[in-house]
Amino acid sequence: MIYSIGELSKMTQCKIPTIRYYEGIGVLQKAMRSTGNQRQYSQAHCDRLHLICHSRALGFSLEEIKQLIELQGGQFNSGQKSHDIVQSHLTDIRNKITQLKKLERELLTIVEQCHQSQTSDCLCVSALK
Amino acid sequence: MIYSIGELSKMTQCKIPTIRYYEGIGVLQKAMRSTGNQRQYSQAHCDRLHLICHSRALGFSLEEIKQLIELQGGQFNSGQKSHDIVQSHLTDIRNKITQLKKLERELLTIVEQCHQSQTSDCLCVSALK
DNA sequence: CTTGAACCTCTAGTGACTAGAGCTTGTAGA
DNA sequence: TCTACAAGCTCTAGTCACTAGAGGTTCAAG
Repeated sequence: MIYSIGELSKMTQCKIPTIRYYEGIGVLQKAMRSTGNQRQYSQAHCDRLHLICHSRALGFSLEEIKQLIELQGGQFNSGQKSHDIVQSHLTDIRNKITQLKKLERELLTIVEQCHQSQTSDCLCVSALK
Repeated sequence: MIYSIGELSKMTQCKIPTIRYYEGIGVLQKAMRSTGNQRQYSQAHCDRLHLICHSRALGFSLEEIKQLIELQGGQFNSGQKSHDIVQSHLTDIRNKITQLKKLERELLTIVEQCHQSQTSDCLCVSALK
């Protein structure tokens, strides 16, 4: 099967300009072209794009995704390296959660102080100082 | 007291180019200038910059911070509006935490599958598909 | 053969900075 | 007073991951 960019876009939920962008930076393989210069995609392109979109949704950067894909192609110790990338990403996410929970507590304090002061002027902004 | 940009930078932990950038986009008041065109800051600048840095650390965008500062200066119902901005930011943060926890679970699954397969080739990348 | 949807390339904009070039000013010591 | 050199200045361009728009071409249906 051969797909147009519009069909690929529908199948992957990835926007058309984004697909072209991914090709431009080399994270997605170059598409074949029709006689009229329009892009043509194979199932391999579709699989790769799914992997990219899913990884992006998991918060990986395009640079990390590129590495992951390259490592997958190689043979020497690639499993360990991929594993490290995923593991360190997991650590990042956990740190972010911790950080956000701190922010949540701080903002909650601000909002609560705000409710207590019955004046029309809330002290949110002063509290931020 | 009058401060140079370097002194202000040290006091606030905000990098020099960032201070100039904040002035450029109008979130920090314009600095006075010495005869030799170098920036001079007052305590008011310092207070404002502290507010900006703290708010950024809490995850507010510069646009939100701008609004917050403008509302603080105004009088009509500004308390309510500031409050709304802070409240909606709090909601955003909670959504982000939920989202990240989902990612954490998914990545954890991937890493665990990886540990179980005893082959040298880890399946992280395939798992991402 | 015509119409209109889908495609093409290229440039520029987003947010929040950061880096670098190339120049000027301020300050401390001789 | 002179000399270093640290610190400051402006301006442009780059980062990431797209998105928007202009202006042109190709494809498919009627």
